[in-house]
Amino acid sequence: MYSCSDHKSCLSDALHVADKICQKKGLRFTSLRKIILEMIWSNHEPSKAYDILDKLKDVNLSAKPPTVYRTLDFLLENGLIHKLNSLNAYIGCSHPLEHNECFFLFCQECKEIKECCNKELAKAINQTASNNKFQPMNITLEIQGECQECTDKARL
Amino acid sequence: MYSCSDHKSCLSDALHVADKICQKKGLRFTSLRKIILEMIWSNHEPSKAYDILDKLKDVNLSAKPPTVYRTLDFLLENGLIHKLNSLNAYIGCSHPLEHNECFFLFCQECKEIKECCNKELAKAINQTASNNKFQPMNITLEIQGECQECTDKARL
DNA sequence: AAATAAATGTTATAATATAACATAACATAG
DNA sequence: CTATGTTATGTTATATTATAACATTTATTT
Ligand SMILES: [Zn+2]
Ligand SMILES: [Zn+2]
Ligand SMILES: [Zn+2]
Ligand SMILES: [Zn+2]
Repeated sequence: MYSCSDHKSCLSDALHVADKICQKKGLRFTSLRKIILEMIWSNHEPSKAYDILDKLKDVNLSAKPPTVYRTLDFLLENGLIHKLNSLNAYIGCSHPLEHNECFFLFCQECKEIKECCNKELAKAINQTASNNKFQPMNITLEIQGECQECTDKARL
Repeated sequence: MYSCSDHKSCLSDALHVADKICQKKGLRFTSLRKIILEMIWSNHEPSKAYDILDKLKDVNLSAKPPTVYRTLDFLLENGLIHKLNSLNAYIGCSHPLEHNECFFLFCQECKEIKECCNKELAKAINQTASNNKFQPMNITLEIQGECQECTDKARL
Protein backbone atom coordinates (compact mmCIF):
# COMPACT_ATOMS: atom_id res chain seq x y z
CA MET A 1 0.00 0.00 0.00
CA TYR A 2 2.66 2.40 1.01
CA SER A 3 4.84 3.20 -1.91
CA CYS A 4 7.07 5.68 -0.19
CA SER A 5 9.81 6.05 -2.76
CA ASP A 6 12.42 6.69 -0.13
CA HIS A 7 11.69 5.27 3.26
CA LYS A 8 14.91 6.61 4.73
CA SER A 9 13.40 10.04 4.46
CA CYS A 10 10.12 8.90 6.08
CA LEU A 11 12.25 7.79 8.99
CA SER A 12 14.57 10.76 9.20
CA ASP A 13 11.68 13.19 8.78
CA ALA A 14 9.79 11.54 11.60
CA LEU A 15 12.78 11.68 13.91
CA HIS A 16 13.49 15.25 12.98
CA VAL A 17 9.91 16.37 13.62
CA ALA A 18 9.87 14.48 16.92
CA ASP A 19 13.04 16.22 17.95
CA LYS A 20 11.59 19.60 17.08
CA ILE A 21 8.35 18.93 18.93
CA CYS A 22 10.20 17.83 22.03
CA GLN A 23 12.34 20.95 21.92
CA LYS A 24 9.32 23.17 21.52
CA LYS A 25 7.55 21.50 24.43
CA GLY A 26 10.63 21.38 26.61
CA LEU A 27 10.62 17.57 26.63
CA ARG A 28 13.64 15.35 26.54
CA PHE A 29 13.99 13.26 23.40
CA THR A 30 16.24 10.74 25.12
CA SER A 31 18.09 8.02 23.28
CA LEU A 32 15.62 5.39 24.51
CA ARG A 33 12.72 7.39 23.13
CA LYS A 34 14.57 7.98 19.90
CA ILE A 35 15.51 4.32 19.47
CA ILE A 36 11.96 3.12 20.05
CA LEU A 37 10.46 5.74 17.76
CA GLU A 38 13.03 4.69 15.19
CA MET A 39 12.00 1.04 15.55
CA ILE A 40 8.35 1.94 15.12
CA TRP A 41 9.21 3.91 12.01
CA SER A 42 11.36 1.14 10.58
CA ASN A 43 8.45 0.36 8.25
CA HIS A 44 4.79 1.24 7.72
CA GLU A 45 3.54 -1.78 9.60
CA PRO A 46 2.19 -1.71 13.13
CA SER A 47 4.68 -2.60 15.86
CA LYS A 48 3.82 -4.80 18.82
CA ALA A 49 5.14 -3.82 22.25
CA TYR A 50 6.90 -7.12 22.90
CA ASP A 51 8.50 -7.15 19.46
CA ILE A 52 9.91 -3.73 20.26
CA LEU A 53 11.11 -5.14 23.56
CA ASP A 54 12.90 -8.01 21.80
CA LYS A 55 14.65 -5.66 19.41
CA LEU A 56 15.50 -3.33 22.24
CA LYS A 57 17.21 -6.14 24.12
CA ASP A 58 19.82 -6.30 21.37
CA VAL A 59 20.84 -2.79 22.32
CA ASN A 60 19.92 -2.72 25.98
CA LEU A 61 20.21 -6.08 27.70
CA SER A 62 18.27 -4.96 30.74
CA ALA A 63 15.19 -3.80 28.85
CA LYS A 64 11.93 -4.91 30.46
CA PRO A 65 8.25 -4.39 29.64
CA PRO A 66 8.00 -1.12 31.60
CA THR A 67 10.93 0.22 29.61
CA VAL A 68 8.88 -0.15 26.48
CA TYR A 69 5.44 0.76 27.80
CA ARG A 70 6.68 3.89 29.49
CA THR A 71 8.30 5.02 26.31
CA LEU A 72 5.21 4.18 24.30
CA ASP A 73 3.18 6.23 26.77
CA PHE A 74 5.48 9.17 26.29
CA LEU A 75 5.25 8.92 22.51
CA LEU A 76 1.46 8.50 22.65
CA GLU A 77 0.94 11.41 25.01
CA ASN A 78 2.91 13.66 22.75
CA GLY A 79 1.17 12.56 19.58
CA LEU A 80 4.26 11.00 18.03
CA ILE A 81 2.64 7.59 17.67
CA HIS A 82 -0.84 6.11 17.75
CA LYS A 83 -2.17 2.95 19.30
CA LEU A 84 -4.24 0.73 17.04
CA ASN A 85 -6.75 -0.72 19.46
CA SER A 86 -8.01 -3.41 17.14
CA LEU A 87 -4.48 -4.78 16.79
CA ASN A 88 -2.87 -3.98 20.13
CA ALA A 89 -0.10 -2.37 18.14
CA TYR A 90 1.53 0.98 17.58
CA ILE A 91 2.28 3.09 14.52
CA GLY A 92 4.14 6.32 13.96
CA CYS A 93 2.02 9.40 13.44
CA SER A 94 2.57 10.82 9.99
CA HIS A 95 1.76 14.40 10.99
CA PRO A 96 2.23 14.94 14.71
CA LEU A 97 0.42 17.90 16.27
CA GLU A 98 -1.54 18.81 13.18
CA HIS A 99 -4.79 17.55 14.68
CA ASN A 100 -6.05 14.80 16.91
CA GLU A 101 -8.51 12.89 14.80
CA CYS A 102 -6.48 10.33 12.94
CA PHE A 103 -8.14 7.45 11.12
CA PHE A 104 -6.44 4.32 9.90
CA LEU A 105 -6.64 1.97 6.95
CA PHE A 106 -5.11 -1.40 7.70
CA CYS A 107 -4.48 -3.81 4.83
CA GLN A 108 -4.88 -7.35 6.09
CA GLU A 109 -2.80 -8.62 3.18
CA CYS A 110 0.35 -6.50 3.17
CA LYS A 111 -0.10 -5.46 6.83
CA GLU A 112 0.58 -1.85 6.05
CA ILE A 113 -1.18 1.00 7.79
CA LYS A 114 -2.13 4.26 6.22
CA GLU A 115 -3.41 7.29 8.06
CA CYS A 116 -6.38 8.78 6.28
CA CYS A 117 -7.28 11.88 8.19
CA ASN A 118 -10.10 13.67 6.56
CA LYS A 119 -11.98 16.73 7.64
CA GLU A 120 -15.23 15.70 6.00
CA LEU A 121 -15.20 12.42 7.80
CA ALA A 122 -14.26 14.03 11.10
CA LYS A 123 -17.19 16.36 10.57
CA ALA A 124 -19.56 13.48 9.84
CA ILE A 125 -18.44 11.70 12.99
CA ASN A 126 -18.84 14.78 15.12
CA GLN A 127 -22.24 15.35 13.58
CA THR A 128 -23.30 11.83 14.46
CA ALA A 129 -22.12 12.31 18.01
CA SER A 130 -23.90 15.62 18.18
CA ASN A 131 -27.12 14.07 16.87
CA ASN A 132 -26.86 11.76 19.83
CA LYS A 133 -26.23 14.65 22.19
CA PHE A 134 -22.81 13.33 22.86
CA GLN A 135 -19.57 15.24 23.41
CA PRO A 136 -16.77 13.24 21.76
CA MET A 137 -13.37 13.30 23.40
CA ASN A 138 -11.52 10.48 21.77
CA ILE A 139 -12.28 8.79 18.47
CA THR A 140 -11.07 5.38 17.38
CA LEU A 141 -11.62 4.70 13.70
CA GLU A 142 -9.80 1.71 12.29
CA ILE A 143 -10.75 0.30 8.93
CA GLN A 144 -9.47 -3.15 8.11
CA GLY A 145 -9.57 -4.38 4.56
CA GLU A 146 -7.52 -4.72 1.42
CA CYS A 147 -5.55 -2.10 -0.41
CA GLN A 148 -5.63 -1.64 -4.18
CA GLU A 149 -2.16 -3.07 -4.70
CA CYS A 150 -3.01 -6.25 -2.85
CA THR A 151 -6.34 -6.60 -4.64
CA ASP A 152 -4.53 -6.22 -7.97
CA LYS A 153 -1.90 -8.75 -7.02
CA ALA A 154 -4.56 -11.27 -6.02
CA ARG A 155 -6.15 -10.98 -9.48
CA LEU A 156 -2.99 -11.83 -11.40
CA MET B 1 -27.30 7.84 28.82
CA TYR B 2 -29.56 4.92 28.31
CA SER B 3 -32.96 5.62 29.67
CA CYS B 4 -34.63 2.39 28.68
CA SER B 5 -37.86 2.62 30.59
CA ASP B 6 -38.07 -1.11 31.00
CA HIS B 7 -34.79 -2.93 30.90
CA LYS B 8 -36.43 -6.30 31.42
CA SER B 9 -37.80 -5.99 27.94
CA CYS B 10 -34.38 -4.99 26.53
CA LEU B 11 -33.12 -8.23 27.97
CA SER B 12 -35.98 -10.48 26.99
CA ASP B 13 -36.12 -8.99 23.50
CA ALA B 14 -32.40 -9.63 23.02
CA LEU B 15 -32.72 -13.22 24.15
CA HIS B 16 -35.75 -13.78 22.02
CA VAL B 17 -34.10 -12.38 18.91
CA ALA B 18 -30.97 -14.43 19.59
CA ASP B 19 -33.08 -17.54 19.87
CA LYS B 20 -34.81 -16.79 16.60
CA ILE B 21 -31.56 -16.10 14.79
CA CYS B 22 -30.03 -19.32 16.02
CA GLN B 23 -33.08 -21.25 14.90
CA LYS B 24 -32.99 -19.64 11.49
CA LYS B 25 -29.30 -20.41 11.09
CA GLY B 26 -29.56 -23.91 12.50
CA LEU B 27 -27.30 -23.04 15.42
CA ARG B 28 -27.69 -24.27 18.96
CA PHE B 29 -28.56 -21.59 21.49
CA THR B 30 -27.26 -23.67 24.38
CA SER B 31 -27.77 -22.73 27.99
CA LEU B 32 -24.16 -21.58 28.30
CA ARG B 33 -24.61 -19.24 25.35
CA LYS B 34 -27.89 -18.03 26.72
CA ILE B 35 -26.50 -17.40 30.20
CA ILE B 36 -23.55 -15.44 28.91
CA LEU B 37 -25.65 -13.39 26.52
CA GLU B 38 -27.97 -12.72 29.44
CA MET B 39 -25.06 -11.53 31.58
CA ILE B 40 -23.88 -9.22 28.82
CA TRP B 41 -27.38 -7.82 28.50
CA SER B 42 -27.77 -7.36 32.24
CA ASN B 43 -27.14 -3.65 31.65
CA HIS B 44 -26.00 -1.23 28.96
CA GLU B 45 -22.41 -1.20 30.11
CA PRO B 46 -19.61 -3.12 28.47
CA SER B 47 -18.77 -6.51 30.00
CA LYS B 48 -15.23 -7.75 30.55
CA ALA B 49 -14.44 -11.37 29.80
CA TYR B 50 -13.08 -12.16 33.24
CA ASP B 51 -16.00 -10.49 34.98
CA ILE B 52 -18.27 -12.75 32.98
CA LEU B 53 -16.10 -15.66 34.03
CA ASP B 54 -16.45 -14.72 37.69
CA LYS B 55 -20.21 -14.50 37.45
CA LEU B 56 -20.34 -17.73 35.51
CA LYS B 57 -18.47 -19.54 38.26
CA ASP B 58 -21.44 -18.96 40.55
CA VAL B 59 -23.48 -21.12 38.21
CA ASN B 60 -20.81 -23.39 36.79
CA LEU B 61 -17.96 -24.08 39.16
CA SER B 62 -15.75 -25.53 36.47
CA ALA B 63 -15.89 -22.49 34.18
CA LYS B 64 -12.50 -21.52 32.75
CA PRO B 65 -11.34 -18.78 30.39
CA PRO B 66 -11.94 -20.89 27.27
CA THR B 67 -15.52 -21.44 28.40
CA VAL B 68 -16.08 -17.71 28.19
CA TYR B 69 -13.95 -16.88 25.16
CA ARG B 70 -15.44 -19.65 23.08
CA THR B 71 -18.90 -18.46 23.87
CA LEU B 72 -17.95 -14.86 23.18
CA ASP B 73 -16.58 -16.01 19.82
CA PHE B 74 -19.85 -17.73 19.01
CA LEU B 75 -21.83 -14.63 19.93
CA LEU B 76 -19.46 -12.37 17.98
CA GLU B 77 -19.47 -14.53 14.88
CA ASN B 78 -23.22 -14.52 14.82
CA GLY B 79 -23.56 -10.80 15.35
CA LEU B 80 -25.24 -11.10 18.74
CA ILE B 81 -22.58 -9.06 20.51
CA HIS B 82 -19.78 -6.69 19.57
CA LYS B 83 -16.27 -6.34 20.89
CA LEU B 84 -15.19 -2.86 21.88
CA ASN B 85 -11.54 -2.88 20.99
CA SER B 86 -10.66 0.28 22.83
CA LEU B 87 -11.98 -1.22 26.08
CA ASN B 88 -11.33 -4.94 25.67
CA ALA B 89 -14.95 -5.45 26.49
CA TYR B 90 -18.13 -6.79 24.98
CA ILE B 91 -21.62 -5.39 24.49
CA GLY B 92 -24.87 -6.83 23.20
CA CYS B 93 -25.87 -5.88 19.68
CA SER B 94 -29.06 -3.88 19.70
CA HIS B 95 -30.14 -5.02 16.23
CA PRO B 96 -28.47 -8.27 15.25
CA LEU B 97 -28.33 -9.09 11.55
CA GLU B 98 -29.66 -5.74 10.37
CA HIS B 99 -26.25 -4.67 9.09
CA ASN B 100 -22.61 -5.00 9.94
CA GLU B 101 -21.45 -1.45 10.48
CA CYS B 102 -22.13 -0.63 14.08
CA PHE B 103 -20.62 2.42 15.71
CA PHE B 104 -20.42 3.09 19.42
CA LEU B 105 -20.67 6.01 21.77
CA PHE B 106 -19.09 5.30 25.12
CA CYS B 107 -19.72 7.71 28.00
CA GLN B 108 -16.65 7.79 30.22
CA GLU B 109 -18.77 9.07 33.07
CA CYS B 110 -21.74 6.71 33.30
CA LYS B 111 -19.93 3.92 31.42
CA GLU B 112 -22.89 3.29 29.21
CA ILE B 113 -22.58 2.35 25.57
CA LYS B 114 -24.92 3.36 22.83
CA GLU B 115 -24.92 1.99 19.34
CA CYS B 116 -25.25 4.77 16.83
CA CYS B 117 -25.44 3.13 13.47
CA ASN B 118 -25.98 5.65 10.78
CA LYS B 119 -26.13 5.22 7.05
CA GLU B 120 -24.75 8.66 6.28
CA LEU B 121 -21.74 8.02 8.43
CA ALA B 122 -21.22 4.55 7.01
CA LYS B 123 -21.33 6.15 3.58
CA ALA B 124 -18.77 8.79 4.56
CA ILE B 125 -16.45 6.11 5.89
CA ASN B 126 -16.80 3.98 2.80
CA GLN B 127 -16.22 7.06 0.67
CA THR B 128 -13.02 7.83 2.55
CA ALA B 129 -11.84 4.27 2.09
CA SER B 130 -12.74 4.41 -1.55
CA ASN B 131 -10.84 7.69 -2.00
CA ASN B 132 -7.85 5.79 -0.72
CA LYS B 133 -8.53 2.91 -3.12
CA PHE B 134 -9.20 0.69 -0.19
CA GLN B 135 -11.76 -2.09 0.16
CA PRO B 136 -13.08 -2.02 3.72
CA MET B 137 -13.98 -5.30 5.34
CA ASN B 138 -14.28 -4.47 8.99
CA ILE B 139 -14.80 -1.08 10.58
CA THR B 140 -14.07 -0.17 14.17
CA LEU B 141 -15.57 3.15 15.20
CA GLU B 142 -15.61 3.85 18.90
CA ILE B 143 -16.29 7.34 20.19
CA GLN B 144 -15.43 8.00 23.80
CA GLY B 145 -16.75 11.07 25.49
CA GLU B 146 -19.55 12.33 27.65
CA CYS B 147 -23.29 11.97 27.22
CA GLN B 148 -25.75 14.79 27.67
CA GLU B 149 -27.11 13.47 30.95
CA CYS B 150 -23.67 13.30 32.49
CA THR B 151 -22.73 16.74 31.18
CA ASP B 152 -25.92 18.12 32.71
CA LYS B 153 -25.28 16.42 36.02
CA ALA B 154 -21.76 17.84 36.16
CA ARG B 155 -23.15 21.37 35.75
CA LEU B 156 -25.51 21.17 38.71
C1' DA C 1 27.56 20.98 45.76
C1' DA C 2 22.95 20.14 47.39
C1' DA C 3 18.27 19.65 46.42
C1' DT C 4 14.77 18.53 43.22
C1' DA C 5 12.70 16.47 39.39
C1' DA C 6 12.65 13.36 35.54
C1' DA C 7 13.98 9.16 33.50
C1' DT C 8 15.24 4.55 33.75
C1' DG C 9 16.08 0.05 36.15
C1' DT C 10 14.07 -3.87 38.59
C1' DT C 11 10.92 -7.20 40.53
C1' DA C 12 6.64 -8.82 40.63
C1' DT C 13 2.10 -9.49 39.09
C1' DA C 14 -2.36 -8.26 36.77
C1' DA C 15 -5.33 -8.61 32.82
C1' DT C 16 -6.47 -10.48 28.42
C1' DA C 17 -6.48 -14.38 25.36
C1' DT C 18 -5.36 -18.88 23.02
C1' DA C 19 -3.36 -23.74 22.09
C1' DA C 20 -3.97 -28.42 22.57
C1' DC C 21 -6.07 -32.29 23.87
C1' DA C 22 -10.00 -34.93 26.52
C1' DT C 23 -14.73 -35.80 27.25
C1' DA C 24 -19.64 -35.21 26.78
C1' DA C 25 -23.85 -34.17 24.28
C1' DC C 26 -26.25 -34.22 20.20
C1' DA C 27 -27.54 -35.50 15.41
C1' DT C 28 -28.42 -38.77 11.90
C1' DA C 29 -27.48 -42.84 8.99
C1' DG C 30 -27.69 -47.55 8.97
C1' DC D 1 -31.86 -48.23 18.80
C1' DT D 2 -26.89 -47.96 18.37
C1' DA D 3 -22.80 -46.85 15.78
C1' DT D 4 -20.62 -42.92 13.86
C1' DG D 5 -19.44 -38.36 13.09
C1' DT D 6 -19.98 -33.71 14.61
C1' DT D 7 -20.48 -29.99 17.73
C1' DA D 8 -20.01 -28.27 22.31
C1' DT D 9 -17.85 -28.22 26.58
C1' DG D 10 -14.23 -29.51 30.04
C1' DT D 11 -9.41 -29.23 31.34
C1' DT D 12 -4.56 -28.08 31.63
C1' DA D 13 -1.23 -25.24 30.33
C1' DT D 14 0.67 -21.23 28.46
C1' DA D 15 0.94 -17.05 25.47
C1' DT D 16 0.23 -12.16 25.06
C1' DT D 17 -0.50 -7.56 26.65
C1' DA D 18 0.02 -4.32 30.33
C1' DT D 19 0.74 -2.16 35.00
C1' DA D 20 2.08 -1.52 40.13
C1' DA D 21 5.50 -0.44 43.23
C1' DC D 22 9.79 0.70 44.60
C1' DA D 23 15.06 1.53 43.67
C1' DT D 24 18.56 3.84 41.22
C1' DT D 25 20.50 6.87 37.93
C1' DT D 26 20.71 11.03 35.28
C1' DA D 27 19.61 15.70 34.43
C1' DT D 28 18.18 20.28 36.00
C1' DT D 29 17.75 23.95 39.20
C1' DT D 30 19.03 26.43 43.32
ZN1 LIG E 1 8.03 5.19 4.16
ZN1 LIG F 1 -2.04 -4.22 0.99
ZN1 LIG G 1 -32.28 -1.40 28.63
ZN1 LIG H 1 -23.05 9.31 30.61
